[in-house]
Amino acid sequence: MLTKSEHTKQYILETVAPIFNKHGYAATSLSDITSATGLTKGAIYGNFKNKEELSIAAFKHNVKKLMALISKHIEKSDSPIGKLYLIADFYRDYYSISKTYGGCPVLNIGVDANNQNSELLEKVRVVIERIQDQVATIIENGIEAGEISTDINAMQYAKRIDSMIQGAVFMTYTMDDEFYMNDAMDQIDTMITNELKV
Amino acid sequence: MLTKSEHTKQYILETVAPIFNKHGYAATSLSDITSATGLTKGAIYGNFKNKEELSIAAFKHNVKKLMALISKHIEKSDSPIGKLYLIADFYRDYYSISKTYGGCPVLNIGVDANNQNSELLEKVRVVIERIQDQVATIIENGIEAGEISTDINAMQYAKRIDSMIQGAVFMTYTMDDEFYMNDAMDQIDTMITNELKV
DNA sequence: CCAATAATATACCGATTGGTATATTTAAAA
DNA sequence: TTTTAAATATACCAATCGGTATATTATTGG
Repeated sequence: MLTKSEHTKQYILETVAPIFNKHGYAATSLSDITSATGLTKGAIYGNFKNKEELSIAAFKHNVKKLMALISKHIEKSDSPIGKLYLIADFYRDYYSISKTYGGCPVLNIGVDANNQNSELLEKVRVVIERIQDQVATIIENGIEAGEISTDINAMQYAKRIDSMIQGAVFMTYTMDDEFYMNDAMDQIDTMITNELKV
Repeated sequence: MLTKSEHTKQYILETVAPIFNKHGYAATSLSDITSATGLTKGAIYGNFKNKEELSIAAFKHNVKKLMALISKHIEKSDSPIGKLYLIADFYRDYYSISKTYGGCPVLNIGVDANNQNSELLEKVRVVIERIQDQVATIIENGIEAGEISTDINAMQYAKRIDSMIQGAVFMTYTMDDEFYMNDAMDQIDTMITNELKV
């Protein structure tokens, strides 16, 4: 059973994570946090050391939630190549999904933390590396399974796919237009079919 | 001849534009501005209505400078297809170039303004549309000149190229790794050669 | 050189910032 | 039910926020 403060901590995180994601570290004030949660500074500082620690926890919270969704989504196929198609398929709905969490945490906090908060930036980098490692592993599994050409550089393609996705996320959010997301996923589908598949 | 205040206005813009670009609107304080310029609030508010107007002017200033550089770069070729290759060529050096201005204003202010400052966001959108129109026009000129296939959707490719570039800019900055930029430009080169060229 | 005006500096405003020490309340153990 | 400890609220801190009214200093036209 969770203690009272563990419940509060979870509640604070869930409430505050979208705010940090939307506004960034500096533009999220303690009063934003207290008014959104309905709690006082006493409750906030009783559960988190300071604003920075809270912002890091909030970022991790958002990433965890979104990673769980994509992980679950790609379980729908057992084959590596099927999982790759499912990644693209997942991101076709990413705009509406990620809006729930205040946007894409990697993009938002990545840009926000650059030149501002090196600790937060480091967390973003770790997440990006983890995502790319997972995609690269799927590609490598595909090579071992004979589904993907042996001359494919797994990490290169993982980075390329990641970069295309992030570009599409940025454009979709900034222009409020899902064309970018859908077009990029079409491109990735084509890439899987024409370049990766044996 | 420029008046004294016109000189000051230019000086303020040049000094402040990289700061707004790096830190965003909310995280740039008036004291950041006065200490960077060595001027007082009197001088700032004598030349700009308020912080928002200054941030918009700073964004436009950065965009103008960078657009001038790319415009000049693509003048090196007269043919539309040559200009397309030169766009990719320009962005290969974009990391070091844009660092001078505090990063990519479209990416930084686009993310910063979203959910924060609708006026600034609108300016970003206008810039993105202008960039895409210019690329689309080059592609259309290429079609008319018989260099590019007639069945190419110019605006679709302009958006696709833009999205890939923005993704590469984000990844390059966040990971401090130019691989993303170079790989994306390789991709765009390939795209021009294999898909656009007749 | 002087007067008018433009440009900048100074001093101040109320509001808000992140953070803390302490008081109060709530929950858990005996 | 009472005691103890955990959790939260309250009240406060100095510093800083964006902005403004006014004083001072430069500049320019006559």
